[in-house]
Amino acid sequence: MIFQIRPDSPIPIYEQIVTQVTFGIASGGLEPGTLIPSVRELAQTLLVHPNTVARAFQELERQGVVAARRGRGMEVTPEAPAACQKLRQDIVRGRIREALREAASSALPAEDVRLLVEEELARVNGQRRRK
Amino acid sequence: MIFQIRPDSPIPIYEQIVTQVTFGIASGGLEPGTLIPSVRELAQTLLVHPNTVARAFQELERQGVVAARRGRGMEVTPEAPAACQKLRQDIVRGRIREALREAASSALPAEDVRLLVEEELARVNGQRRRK
Amino acid sequence: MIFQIRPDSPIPIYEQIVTQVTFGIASGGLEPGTLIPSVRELAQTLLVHPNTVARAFQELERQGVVAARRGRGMEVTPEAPAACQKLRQDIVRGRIREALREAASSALPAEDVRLLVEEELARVNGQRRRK
Amino acid sequence: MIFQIRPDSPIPIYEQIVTQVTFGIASGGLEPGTLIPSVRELAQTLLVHPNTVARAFQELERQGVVAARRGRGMEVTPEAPAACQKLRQDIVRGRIREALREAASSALPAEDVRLLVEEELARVNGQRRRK
DNA sequence: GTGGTCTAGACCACT
DNA sequence: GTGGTCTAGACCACG
Repeated sequence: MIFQIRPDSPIPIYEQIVTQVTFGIASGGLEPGTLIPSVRELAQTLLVHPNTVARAFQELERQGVVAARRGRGMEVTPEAPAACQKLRQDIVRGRIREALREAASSALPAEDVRLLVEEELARVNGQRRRK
Repeated sequence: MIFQIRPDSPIPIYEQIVTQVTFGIASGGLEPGTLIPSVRELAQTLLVHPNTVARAFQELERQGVVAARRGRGMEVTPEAPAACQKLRQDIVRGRIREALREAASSALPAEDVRLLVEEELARVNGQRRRK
Repeated sequence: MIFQIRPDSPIPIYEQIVTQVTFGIASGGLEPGTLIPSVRELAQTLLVHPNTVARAFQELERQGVVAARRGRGMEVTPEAPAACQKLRQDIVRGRIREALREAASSALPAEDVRLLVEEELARVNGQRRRK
Repeated sequence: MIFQIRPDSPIPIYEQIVTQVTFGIASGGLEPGTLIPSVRELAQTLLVHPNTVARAFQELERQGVVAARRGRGMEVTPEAPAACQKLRQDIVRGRIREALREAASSALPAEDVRLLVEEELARVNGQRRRK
């Protein structure tokens, strides 16, 4: 898993970690039983304060997608993939919904909104291919 | 102009006011030379503290879309409509872009993303018609 | 007397009127016994709210440089020229002092400050001749 | 950095803080990468309310000379010194220009103005040495 | 009536 | 600890 942390995003770092782990599990990149990196290790690779990583893990544990294995570390739970796939869809849908709701409230003509959406959709897919 | 404030949104209230006024000017609801509602008046209708409205107005003034007329109120500037139309498009596009970027990073298949977008687009347009 | 009102200056309009009248008297443009324009008249020529002119006159009266003459208007007092010349020097000196004090606190090298002063002095004198 | 706040100046306190920080960066007293004093700390030393300091910092952030580091404080940006040096000169020049413009409009003879300027220049430099 | 500034103090999220 | 937002209410200058 490669994490992309954007420290200056308005989205808190711990939350970025949470969603990226969630996405990682949902897409099968992290399988049940896998030990995820330790707080210290991840903090070092992401250049982030350990407390921040710890908070993200705490949140993930609360959601039941990872569980502490005494003396070994934190492990992806068996129920995680199903849960994360649902979470992922909820998160993505929620963000899209919010964006489009705002677009509607802006009184921009519907066709203009659609145009913007198509442009950005193409843009994102273009980047995806390039990667 | 009808303003919709959501006090529990993660977006600060003063910022919501800023974008709504911007949208109002962009859509022609507020014309140059018009005095926008006074701080106290708007505070009362939105049920927020006058300071919060004042902060939004300061931001709008800084952007040059309204100008304080001492002792009278705040006036929409002549350049405001053009600026706000550009701002509106930037804001809406930015939010859509962020949502789709996250969708892409979620490793959701592109067709699933498009499906979600279509669903939400239909949903929003439905609401619009119903109003 | 020609008044230059700058409505968007940070200096209040009524104060602009006060200092301009003061300067007018100091320079001999307005002599003792002269009737100054009525509130209404001046408000109209300056495109300013009558209240604002009234407040300026009130201030001038308080300073004793003009006095109400029942049924006729407001008149420049005999003591005014001397007082205004002193006032004028105090005002100008005060402003210069403030500007230079700030320059000093900025840690700009003294020679740079002097250079700026010379440039602006030349600039102002240039404009003066052109008028 | 030593800040001098004059609570009774017509210039708002938050603005005094902004210009003093700007001057501090321009003169090299605050270097890029440095954390500036925290809101609470500065509020305590200046004997003003934290909100007032926060407002100044927001303004500085908007100008791009400092950047918030979440949970740590506010950092001087790499571009700040150049920007602040330009700002400083603009501020000082602007104030001098205003003072001299008023002097010119006062119809004080040019030589009298120059005399005042020299007196005040000497005065300020005298104080500077004494410090 | 208008906007602008300031103090006061609460609450929150982040590190 | 850090900054950010908000409510509350005072006071001021201006028109």
